Amino acid sequence: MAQFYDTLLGEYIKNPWVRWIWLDKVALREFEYEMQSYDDITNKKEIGFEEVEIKAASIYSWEDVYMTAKIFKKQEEEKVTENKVLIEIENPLVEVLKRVEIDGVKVDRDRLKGIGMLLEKEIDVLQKEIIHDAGIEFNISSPKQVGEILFEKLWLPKGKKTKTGYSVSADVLSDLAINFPIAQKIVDYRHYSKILSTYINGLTGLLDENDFLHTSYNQFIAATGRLSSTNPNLQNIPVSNWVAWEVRDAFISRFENGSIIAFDYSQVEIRLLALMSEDENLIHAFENEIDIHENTRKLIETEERKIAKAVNFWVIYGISWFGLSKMINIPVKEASEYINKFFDSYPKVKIYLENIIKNCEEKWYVETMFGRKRFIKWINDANKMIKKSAEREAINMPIQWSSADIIKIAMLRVDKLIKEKKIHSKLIMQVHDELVFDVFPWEEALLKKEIVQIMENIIDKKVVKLKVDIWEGKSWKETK
DNA sequence: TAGGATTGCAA
DNA sequence: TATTGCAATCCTA
Repeated sequence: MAQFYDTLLGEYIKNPWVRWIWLDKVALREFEYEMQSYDDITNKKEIGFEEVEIKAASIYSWEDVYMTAKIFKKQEEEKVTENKVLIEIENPLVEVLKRVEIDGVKVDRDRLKGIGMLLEKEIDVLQKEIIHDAGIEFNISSPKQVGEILFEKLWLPKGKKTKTGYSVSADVLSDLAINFPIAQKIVDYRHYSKILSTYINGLTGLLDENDFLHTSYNQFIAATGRLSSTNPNLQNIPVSNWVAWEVRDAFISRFENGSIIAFDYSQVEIRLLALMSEDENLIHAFENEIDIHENTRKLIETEERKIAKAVNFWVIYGISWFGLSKMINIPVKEASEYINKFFDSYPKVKIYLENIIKNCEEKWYVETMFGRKRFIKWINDANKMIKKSAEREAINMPIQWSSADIIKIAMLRVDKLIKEKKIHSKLIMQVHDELVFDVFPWEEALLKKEIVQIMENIIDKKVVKLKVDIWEGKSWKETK
């Protein structure tokens, strides 16, 4: 008997793509029972539960417990309670995530403040210049007004359109920036504003009294098995420019003389593809530590690494040819030629993918290496476009879900290690293929050895080894 | 005030 | 016809 079981996660295992798996929705769907909302029992007054009238409160509480029990019974009948992934991964992970959330991440509040002041100055200067260049006062944060100014007052050449008017995204503006400095200034203004509002003010507002951030990890949101993070979202902290670096530099150790160490799975999805397809050329590249994008670049006969990278990712993300061609700015025909060359280069990948689709057409579902199933009801659709999209989903699913499971298992084992060896260092973040630790002085060497050992050995197949890169420093800044 | 639309940040 | 997320901001309903 399991110690801990979560019916919500049970519903997620059944239907990871269904958004409505909250208790009241499931009660309605499965038992046609309409549960009372909190608004119902408070008559929409903003009061605490202790102030709710006792009878209403008891019925409300009874519903929660009773419906949960009913759902549990149903899951027992459906054998969801025997689902390996649920019992061995998702349920135990709850406890680990709880620990990570409560422990939090230490942030240098003054550092954030400093960057904020710097940004405010930059924004102020840019704002004045933009208004001056435009010759009229307007709100630069309003896409609508920016569009009107650029295309109806200054008559800049029009680019893409959106549902409601002109697109003024960074894409469009960057094209204009070559000839019109105001466009570049708006791009910069937006960039700095974004960092200031979301990452400086946003994060500062969520710091606790000891300057720690406590995110919430959501285990049942993403249709790909990944975690997501809210309040704040710690999985989209900027990384790729100087301002971003400054923000990451504010993520520091809670320990005196402590450090931050990040462990990154290196190209985990392509490695999984190699592993699952058993393609000799792909395996050979990994075995000999040949740069995989470089390998593909040579094989598909292009000069551009960018194209090779996109083609490699094509499989992982399930992008359409059209999407690929747009991503790297080449004609669809050319994109499809590259994909053909990709398949010629890695023949077993082609066979593997064809088999996934064939299997899915027969069984209506795909399965991952850890036994998760996903039903794909459009896989035999008569509409070609819908079928193609279903096929991409089928191809993509085993890779994405397996990689999500691998890091979840790693987290469970890391947690066990930390408890068993009474390690002071803490797991503080999970960013999809990366685990970040706040490391207690003198534990660096032990931790590096043990964590890499754990992460690289989640799966015992020997054809391709998982590889983990280590980054360490005084802050999160040095970890990329 | 709620929610859609746009934009942009990550893997 | 473009993978998965979250959030700030503007703006209409």
